[in-house]
Order: sequence, then C-alpha cells, then structure tokens
Amino acid sequence: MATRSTLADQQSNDAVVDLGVVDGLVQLSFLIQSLLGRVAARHGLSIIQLRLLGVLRDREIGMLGLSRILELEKSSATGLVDRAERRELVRRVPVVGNRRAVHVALSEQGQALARAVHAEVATEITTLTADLSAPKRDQLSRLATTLVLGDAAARSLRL
Amino acid sequence: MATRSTLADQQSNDAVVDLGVVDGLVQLSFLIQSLLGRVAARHGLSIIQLRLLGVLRDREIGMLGLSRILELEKSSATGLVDRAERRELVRRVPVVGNRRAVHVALSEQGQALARAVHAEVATEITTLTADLSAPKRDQLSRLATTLVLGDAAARSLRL
DNA sequence: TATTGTTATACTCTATAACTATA
DNA sequence: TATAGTTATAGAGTATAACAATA
Repeated sequence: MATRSTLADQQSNDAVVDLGVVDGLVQLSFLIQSLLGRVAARHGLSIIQLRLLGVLRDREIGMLGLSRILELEKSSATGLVDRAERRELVRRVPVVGNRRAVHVALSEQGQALARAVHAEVATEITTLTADLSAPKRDQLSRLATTLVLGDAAARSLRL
Repeated sequence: MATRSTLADQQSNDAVVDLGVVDGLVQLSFLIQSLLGRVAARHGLSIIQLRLLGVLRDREIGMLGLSRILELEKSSATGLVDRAERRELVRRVPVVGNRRAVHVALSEQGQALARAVHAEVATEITTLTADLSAPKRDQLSRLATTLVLGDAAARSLRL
C-alpha cells in the first residue's frame, strides 16, 4: 500500500510520510465529511439533508430515485423528505399522468440554501487545497474525477 | 473550479470531463464513505462504530479524547461506547492513579473485527484504484496525505 | 401482479442540560 | 473550582415489515 519513497518517483511532494492510498483516501474522506458537517451545522442541517439539497439542485425526482441515489431504504427517504418539507426546504409535487408517484423539488428557500451551502463548501475546499500548486490541484481534481466516474460506470454495469 | 482542459496541461488522464476539485473531492468522499458503509454493514456495524474500532486499533484512550477525535459530544461518546461494549467489541478499563478516568480498549473480539474490517477496506480500495497506473496511484496517495496532514497541522495550530 | 409510496415500530446516533465523583 | 464521565431527554436518521393505492 505505502509506496517506497525514492528520489526518482518522488516528483517533489512535500509530504515526508505517505499514508498510502488506502488510509490516505479513508482519512481524506473523513476530512471532507467533517468539513461538510461544519458547513451544514452552520445552517442547522445534517450531512444527509445537505446531500438532499445537493441532489435536488439540478433535478426533480421521485422518492424511489431519491432513495437509490442516497442509498437509503424508501421508508428512510420518506422520513428525510418529511423533515425537509416540514422546514419548507422541499415540496412534494404531484406527477401528471401517474397518480401514485410524487416528485420532490426544492422550494425557493431550499434553492437559496442549496446555493449558499454550495458556495461555502467551495470556499472551504479552496482553502483546504490552497497550498497545492495549480498543477497538483489539477492532478487531484482529475484523479478524483476518474475514480468517481469509474465507480459510477462499474456500478451501473454490475447492478 | 473546473479546469479548462488543454493539451498542454492534460498530462493524459482518461477523464474527459473534470468535476473540478470541489465537486471531485466531495463526490469522492461520498464514494469512500459508501464503500466503508458497505464493509461495515457486512459485519453489522455502522460507520461510526467502524471508526471507533479504527481509532482504538493503535491506542487506548479516554472518553474525552475519543470524543475529540470523533468530533462528538462526550455524552455521544458514552452512548457509542455503551453500545460497542454491549456487543463486547470494547471494554472500559480503569486508569491507575486517576479514579475518575476510564480508558476504552478493544476486546479480543474487537481486535479481530478491526483487523478483518481493515483488510476488507484495503481490498475494496485497491479494487477501486486498480485502473490507475502505479505512478498515478502514488500521486493520489501523496496528494491525499498532503491534505490530511496539512489539515491536521492547521487545526492543531488554530485550536 | 408489480410499482410507488407511506405507516408503524424499534433501534442507533446525536446534542443539550443536569448530574456525580474525583482532582 | 475544574475535570472526567454518566444520565435523562428529545429529536434525527435508519431499516424492516406491513400496508394502501395505482399501474
């Protein structure tokens, strides 16, 4: 896991120790989640509510689709949306032509909050990565993208 | 945030689109958390219980230290340890010379589970990153390490 | 019959406030 | 008084199972 550090492959990264890709990614994920948790808490939100706002930012979707994206049981999605609706962040809207389906959409308030939260997350992550050189930040961005898209592809094929 | 993709700075990464460092890191963190959640669920654990095992893997620690590391209120740590102790994964051990303090330590069973879980996580992340070339995997590892250690340093200074 | 969603129930996880006991 | 930890309470989040309504 951990890479033996040689001058040849070092390519100048300041880190003297290398956590390895396993612990590195795990710890990085907790770091980002902690950051998201802090931003969410500022607005009285949990991470899952933050995520709900993020998912609904660019689409309107049914309960079943929501539970698939958030990897929740549909009954959990019901409760999640109930609480968000109680706070007037989202609305259940009827679907024309299918009377048993509902779509969940952001309210005006929810849209504003989603925008604010996204901006704050962007600021914090920018700060977090501020010490990286531009090429390294781009490397990181591309590597993260590769993993995320690769996993999405693998998961669609297998399931 | 998103990087304009030019032939010059492309450095050959297969990703045609780049999520940008903000969305890339956020989505990557959810991907890793989802992976951790699947591994945890296999053993009837939650992510926080998984984390508890991970934290106690190489140290024995008091409730207050635990709550700082896990970013929980101390009362939340009490409940967490209560439930883990009920499942015989950890033990509260008295601290000699300080009768109001307790340390939390893994039981034999907890140690075995922590090892098993860590191995499974390693396997899954290895699979996840299997398509990366060795140099790219090393880049990723070093970049993750840089962010994690940098944040730890920044946070110790500020708090 | 299958699909979409909700309800009932029970448990985990979490925070706040108040408490005990020791330092 | 300050520190280490627990208890009481309330609410969010989650899963399982059973249900209702529509397709």
